[in-house]
Amino acid sequence: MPVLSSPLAPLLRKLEGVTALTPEEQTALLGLPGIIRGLKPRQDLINLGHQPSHCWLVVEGWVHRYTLLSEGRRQILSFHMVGDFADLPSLYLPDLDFTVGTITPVTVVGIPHEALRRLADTCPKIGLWLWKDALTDAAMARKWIASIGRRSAYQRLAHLFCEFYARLSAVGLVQDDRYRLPITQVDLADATGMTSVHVNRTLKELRAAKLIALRGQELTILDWERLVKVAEFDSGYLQVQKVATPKPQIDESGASAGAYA
Amino acid sequence: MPVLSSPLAPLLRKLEGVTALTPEEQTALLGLPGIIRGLKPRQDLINLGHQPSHCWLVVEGWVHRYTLLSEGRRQILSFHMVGDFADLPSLYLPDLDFTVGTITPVTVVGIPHEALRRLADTCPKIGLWLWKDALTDAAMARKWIASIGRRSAYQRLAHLFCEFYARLSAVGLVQDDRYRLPITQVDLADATGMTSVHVNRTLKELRAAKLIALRGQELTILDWERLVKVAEFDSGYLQVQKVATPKPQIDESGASAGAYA
DNA sequence: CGTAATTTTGAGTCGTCTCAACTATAGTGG
DNA sequence: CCACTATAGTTGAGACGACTCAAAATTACG
Repeated sequence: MPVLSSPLAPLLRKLEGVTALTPEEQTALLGLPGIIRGLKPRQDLINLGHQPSHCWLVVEGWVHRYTLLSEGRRQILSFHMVGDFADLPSLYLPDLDFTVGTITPVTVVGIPHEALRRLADTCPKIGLWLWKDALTDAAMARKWIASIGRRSAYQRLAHLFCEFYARLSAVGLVQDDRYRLPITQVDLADATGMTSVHVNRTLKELRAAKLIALRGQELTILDWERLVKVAEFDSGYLQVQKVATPKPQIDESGASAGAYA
Repeated sequence: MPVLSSPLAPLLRKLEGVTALTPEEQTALLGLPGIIRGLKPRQDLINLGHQPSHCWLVVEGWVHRYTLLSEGRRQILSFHMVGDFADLPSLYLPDLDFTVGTITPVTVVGIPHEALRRLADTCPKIGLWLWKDALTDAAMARKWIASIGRRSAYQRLAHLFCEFYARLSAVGLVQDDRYRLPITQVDLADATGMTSVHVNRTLKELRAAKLIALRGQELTILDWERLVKVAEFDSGYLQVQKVATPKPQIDESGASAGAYA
């Protein structure tokens, strides 16, 4: 299965979750040129203001977008995992309004803008999907605005965990209502507009309420129904269908295929 | 000048601020079918969850996107004025994650999705511009996240006034560092994630600091430099070039042209 | 096994909220 | 045109959520 061992496999899989692709379209997609990069945790991938020439697709690990304000204040703007473009806006906007950094060790593929644009033009289905992906990204940002603006700390964290659950489900990264949450409480704080101290206390409340369990980097949803209610979560905006059962693991550790270095 | 009296004139003007259009492209754009609607203040234009078949372009007045949470909490997600699409996401996303409502009396043009999509496909320049518009919209949302998440109430309002200034400048709605701000303090509160009471007190501080003047619905920037510094505002993300001098008013009150009812 | 990073807890403070009243402004009909 | 009413803005006082500072406990890591 050389196709599935391509670094673009996550992209293909995500796309096929939404539309069926013809063999030609699949080939075109997997034929995209690109460079693979491995990054250590807590490294910047793209710097603010830079004019990237590639779009970076996350193949493995977590990355996040953030901005820095004065006095060391940081605001995380989004998290991205397998199959997400970290900087799709760069495809059509000259300069970025955020920085992209890794959370965990990460594998990304850089796809040249021209190649991606050409594919979008050539293959309407993929062009349309890119549009949708960008718009979904914006919808998530809106949810964050509502969260930070009008939800309590308790609700905010609940909502974030719901979002993670839904998104990770869609890429098969949830098993038995449990997923790996590789971010620190400082990250949670900078994502939700709170203090790490207060995140800590609020997590304690969420645990006490038996909504979640969180040990090490493993988060377990103990009561999805109630968590959703607390968070006022509605997954509609994510444009994903929940993948309930974990997928059998596909070996991707083999040699990469195609034009990859 | 029948072209400028078309309800699509604001769109054309906005587009031409970014790229030069050939006469054919201009004709294609102004030839878009559409329905004009006039709305009273505080009316909903598109309801959450609905599946609109048109994209609504603001011709005159202010509209806003918002969501409602439990207990009557409201979060405003964005404001839109002349030349903005209020619901561009609906063009490619089946259902909307927000409600669009008017602030002032408003004139909008509804452009059928098929027609707009066809134009985007036919005319790459316009297709590209739509992309950019959607991405800029998302960039604004990110700025709001950073604002609400990490800026003080004082900074948040300052930032919002900077954003309005830059955006209204670009469409010629700023004169002598002064613009019409037709929103209430409750709106400001729901946009910035605060309370109208606290908005009131913070406005007082901004006035006391001689950064702005705000009487009735007219906002005057008294010290742009300092306001920008306070807000940590950087207009880059808006993708607009500041229009310093007010444009001569173009008469648009005449009969509408083209396929409009 | 030692060191750094992260999480957890305590105590006091501050920003923002709540509740409540009062004032000003704008719109409406007699 | 003015009284009437609704809406928006302003102010006060007390309460609460979230912050700050600081230190201890725990976990991860080389």
